[in-house]
Parts: sequence; structure tokens; C-alpha cells
Amino acid sequence: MQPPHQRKRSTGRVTLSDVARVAGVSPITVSRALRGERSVDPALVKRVTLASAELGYVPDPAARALASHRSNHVAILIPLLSNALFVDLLDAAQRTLKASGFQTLIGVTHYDQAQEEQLLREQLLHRPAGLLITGLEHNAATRDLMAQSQVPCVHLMDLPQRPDTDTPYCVGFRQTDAGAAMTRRLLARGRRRIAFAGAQLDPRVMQRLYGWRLALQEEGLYDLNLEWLNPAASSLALGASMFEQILGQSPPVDAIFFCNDDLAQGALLAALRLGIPVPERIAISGFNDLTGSDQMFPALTTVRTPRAKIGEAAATMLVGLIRGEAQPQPLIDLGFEIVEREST
Amino acid sequence: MQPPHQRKRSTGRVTLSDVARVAGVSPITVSRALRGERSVDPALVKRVTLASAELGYVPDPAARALASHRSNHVAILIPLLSNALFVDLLDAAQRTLKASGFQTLIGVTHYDQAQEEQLLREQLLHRPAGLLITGLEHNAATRDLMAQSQVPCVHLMDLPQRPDTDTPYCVGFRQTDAGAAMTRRLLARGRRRIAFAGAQLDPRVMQRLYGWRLALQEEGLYDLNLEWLNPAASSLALGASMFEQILGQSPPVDAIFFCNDDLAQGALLAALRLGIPVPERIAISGFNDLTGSDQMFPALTTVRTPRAKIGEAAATMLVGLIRGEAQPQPLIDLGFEIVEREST
DNA sequence: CTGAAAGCGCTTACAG
DNA sequence: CTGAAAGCGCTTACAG
Repeated sequence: MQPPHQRKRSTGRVTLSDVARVAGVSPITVSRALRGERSVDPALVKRVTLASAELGYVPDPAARALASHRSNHVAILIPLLSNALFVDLLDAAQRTLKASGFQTLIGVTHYDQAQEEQLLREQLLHRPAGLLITGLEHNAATRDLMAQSQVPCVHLMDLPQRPDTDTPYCVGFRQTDAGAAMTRRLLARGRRRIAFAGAQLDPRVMQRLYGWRLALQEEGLYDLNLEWLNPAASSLALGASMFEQILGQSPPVDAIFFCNDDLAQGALLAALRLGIPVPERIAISGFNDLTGSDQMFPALTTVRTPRAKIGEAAATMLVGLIRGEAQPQPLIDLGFEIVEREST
Repeated sequence: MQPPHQRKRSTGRVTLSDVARVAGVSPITVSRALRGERSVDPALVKRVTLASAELGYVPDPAARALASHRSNHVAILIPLLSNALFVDLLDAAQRTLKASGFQTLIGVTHYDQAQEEQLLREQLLHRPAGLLITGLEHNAATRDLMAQSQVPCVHLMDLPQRPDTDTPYCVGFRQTDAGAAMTRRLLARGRRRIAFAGAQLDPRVMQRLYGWRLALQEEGLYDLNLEWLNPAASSLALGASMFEQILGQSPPVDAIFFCNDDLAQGALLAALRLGIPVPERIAISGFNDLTGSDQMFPALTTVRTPRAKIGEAAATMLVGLIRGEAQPQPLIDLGFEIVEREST
């Protein structure tokens, strides 16, 4: 016989109260002990831990979220899933967050600030413990949402030009520097007419473009006609067609700096089809060192970007922020590396 | 002056009760009306909808999950994020689920059944509304967890050999048939010694292998020495090295069927480096029609697999199951298509 | 078709 | 350092 109403909605789940009963303390003490709050007698912590393990207790995330206004979800906003760059970021971040007990909620913005805002609104309903967001450029509503929500946030990939006291937390590298560095490398190898071929034209591509401009201007070799910008999504096929276009230009271009490796890979393959010798007739370089760039024929010279490290470091920083730990610095520059191979 | 304890933990959030007050009904009626439960007077539904819109009410997912034992999360378990195939699956599923109001929780199993089990355990704590899981082979504990949890589940990619009354919900295509079909195509083009080059050796690769075997056995051309299996992860570099190995075999192989396009792409690039004419000396075919296969030189013959459609159809089916709608059939075969290009 | 009561399983805010 | 009470914002189960 059960007392009336006693087990009305019982779910059979082991709860905090069950642990409390076994440990001989109050539920709130169990809560505190298990969350590792200090100000709990070490002896009690031990008893609670034992009882919890004995019963196989696992906290209910929903109840926790409802009571505390904070879930164990971390939202990550990336532009695309079809660019390996962002998948690497997601993979690394997700892995790191998981190790700290957080679940990753993905949002795909399609490089659209309105979609980004909408996604953020939805994510915020889940009271995420933290937020990982790509880039530093967002619309006003998005910025307001981030500020009002008080959710700890780390920006991925980009670093602000001039850090000041308002510098947000961010992990990435200097895109402009990377663009300039690759361009200088091409100059050092004797190239004079170096085209820049950009697709998508997101903020990071534009920064690489500025870097390229800067480097050419330093040498007095800048020419507006060397800028080939296409807002379409980056792809091998687009790289191939941009390559053919640029190849037809006169005076002839002697190098092309593609803003992303998939474009450059497409160009390399187009060169093969067309019988254009690379790097003899024209040098080709890419950006990001994506899968396959080292396998190309000729192997692709590119800029290796630390995207997995960025995902990992940003997630680590975010977990620190969530835990209220002071961060040594709001800005982590993970740098980049020029990888010279056969295509330049 | 506020009444004592009145706003003690108020969060400023618009709640169901606020809507109820404005609409002049009870909270539970608001709850029912907003969830579209029938058995609510249409006139009331209208008043509630209006009041809800006026106040900008949004349900709290955590409260909902706690009370109903069901969240609006859908967990998706995939082997890897580093294989474009699964990213396409994830992208499509995520998009479809989002449109139906579900959040996607990703789990990466690394082709490891123990990790899969562990992930499922964690995901289940979040009381997901549904589950999308890759493949049909799981360990006993995983199968038990799925059964006990009662969470609706759809399997991705694979279809059972012989469907029976216990057939789980699944969306995919017949891997074995696809393997056989490609092999027959190579045979029809006059190839006699067709090697199968497989990596990763997950269940789907093995099924393609069986298909290849079947097709060769039909013609009396099967030879164990034509099976090249490597448990390492699939990559361009591995494809290149497998290509070189197979090329050295005698009697000479006149075609290689790679179990994944990245391997085949790597082989094509290796052929270029080595100066081996494809398809004259040796034909090369791949599987999946991944990005870039159409751009290769020569362009790669492959099997186009409907992974985006699989992700979408599986998500749609899952949403139906979550809503308790009867499904016309537990099994959806989305087929495949042989794409003949220049490499065969 | 509608509602009052109870409950989901935690944490917050107060006390002591 | 510990606890009793209240509350988070919904839905379930029971009545009518």
C-alpha cells in the first residue's frame, strides 16, 4: 500500500533527496558538496560523495537550469558547416567543452548578421553557461543581447586592431599580418604582379586583403586591377574559374594569393587541365592549410592557421570565465605559420 | 514598496501566468493552447495567442523539460566531424530540426562503440526528445539504453539486410548494392582486375566491400589479393600511398575502387606525380562524390550518395515520431547514383 | 472543454 | 559551516 499522492509522479530517478537521506544530511548540503562549493565540512563532502556514488546519482540538468538560471550548455555560433575551417573549430571546442562537462549547442549563421541575431535569441532561451562566437563584427541587437544576457563570451578567429580597455575576450590571430606575411614571401621570391583572389568577402578575408595591399604598397607594386573579389562562397570550382580569369589579364600576373585553400586547390587543378606550369608561369598560394593542400601537385604553399588550437584555447578560456576565474589576458594571439611548398 | 517575499527571485521573465492573467484564463489553459493541444475552445486559443504575442512570451525550455520529462533537444551521434560526409548529414539534420523548433546536441563517437555508449548516457540525461544515430551496429548497453529510454530514434545511413517486424526506423541506402553497382560498371567498361581499397573499415565500408566481392564473383573474377584493407582513417595521403602499393602488384590491377572519395582523390594526385596515365593505365573510382571530385584531373568517377537528403528525411521522420504520428514505413531507401566521369 | 493542486528536482536567499 | 523554506516555470494527473 502506498500512501496517497506519495509516488504520484515519481520517475524512479535518484534525486538529491535520496542522496541526502543516505548521507544523513540535508539536500542543500548535498547540492553544495557535489558542486564543490567550499564552506562544506570535508567530512560531510566525503559522506555525500560516497552516498552519491553508491546510489549512482546524476544531477538533472533541467532542474538545475530552472533553479539556477544557468544550464550546462555552451552555444557556439559559426558561419558555415561546409567550410572545414569552422568544422575544425567546432570539433576542438566541442571536445574541450565536453571534457569540462558542457554540452555544445551549434548555431550556423550563414555569414548573415540577422540570422546570427535570431540564433542568439533562441540560444539564450536555453540560458547557456557560455557563448563562443565567430568574429568581432555583429549587429547592434546581437551586441545588446550579449551584453544584457551577461553570458560569458569568447570571440573566435579575429583579434581587434587596437586593444583597449573594452577589449572583448578573443582567441585568434592577426589576419592582416598573415595576409601581409604571405605577400612579402611572394615578393621575396621575386614575384612582382601578385593578384589577390578573394571569395565570400567576410571580415577575415577583407583583413587578409588589407595585409596584401599593405605589403604591395610598401614596394610600390600595388595595383587596383590586381584585386579579384567575388562574394560567392569559396569552392574548388570558383577557384578554377577565378584562376582562368586572372590568367587572361595583361600585363600578366605572376602570382595569385588565394584567400582560402579550396580556391587555390581549384586553381592548381585548373592549371593542370590547362597545361599551365605552376610555379614557373605563375605562382599560387592559399590560406589555412586545409586537408589535401600538401597532396596537391604541385603541393600548395599556404598559411597554416591554428584553428584547432583556437577552438581549444577559446573553450578553455570560456570555461574559466564561467567558473569566475580571472583571465590573465582577454586576448590570445595564437599566430600563424607560412608553409612554403612547391606552388610558389 | 513591495510585499515581502513577493519578488524574491523574480527574473523579470514573462511567464505562463502572466499570459494567463492577460488572457483571463488559467495557466494550464495557456499551456494547452500554446502547445496546440486540441480540446481547447478555439476562442480561448485565440485570446491566449494574442496575449502571448502581446507580452512576447517564450516558454522556458528548462521548466518545460523538468515538468514533462522531455526537452526540445535532439541528440545526434556521428562517428567523426573530420569526414565531410557526416558534416553534411549533421548540417541537413540540424537545419531541419531547427525549423521544427528543436536544438541539436552533437556527439562524436570516433567509431568507438564504448564512446558511443558513454555519449548516449550523457545525452539521455538531457531527456532528448529524439535521437539520430549513425549506423545499425551498436553494443548491447547502447541498445538497452535506447530501448529503456523510450526516446524515439532514427538510424542514419544504413539499411538492414532483411527487414522484419523488429526493423528500427532508418533512412539511408543499400551500401552493398552501391558497391556492387560501381563494380559492375567497371566490369562493363572492360576492366578485369579490379582492386578494392578500403580504409577505416567501418560497417558501411565493409558492406561496399561485400558488394564488390559479389559482383566480381558473379564474373568469376574475384581474387583475395585484390582486397586492400587498411584500418587507418581515410585521407588523401593514405589514398596516395595505397595507390602506389596497389600499382606495384602483379598480375597488374587495371582498376581501383576506393571506398571513399578522399582516398581516390589522393590516388589521382599521386598518379599525376608519378606520371601514371588515368584511366589508360589504371581506372580509379571513388565513393560519395565529395567536394572536389568533379574538379580533379581527370575528374573522378564515383557514387553519389544522398547524405543531405538522408539527414533531412531522418530528421523529418524523427519529428513525426516525436509528435506521435504514425510513420508510413520504418525504412526509407534514398538510393544512390553512379556518376561516370573521366577517371574510369 | 477547463481548472485547482501538486509536483518535476534542483538552487537561491535567509537565518542561525 | 548547515538547514528549512520558498521558488524557478512549466506540465501531469485528477476532477468536474
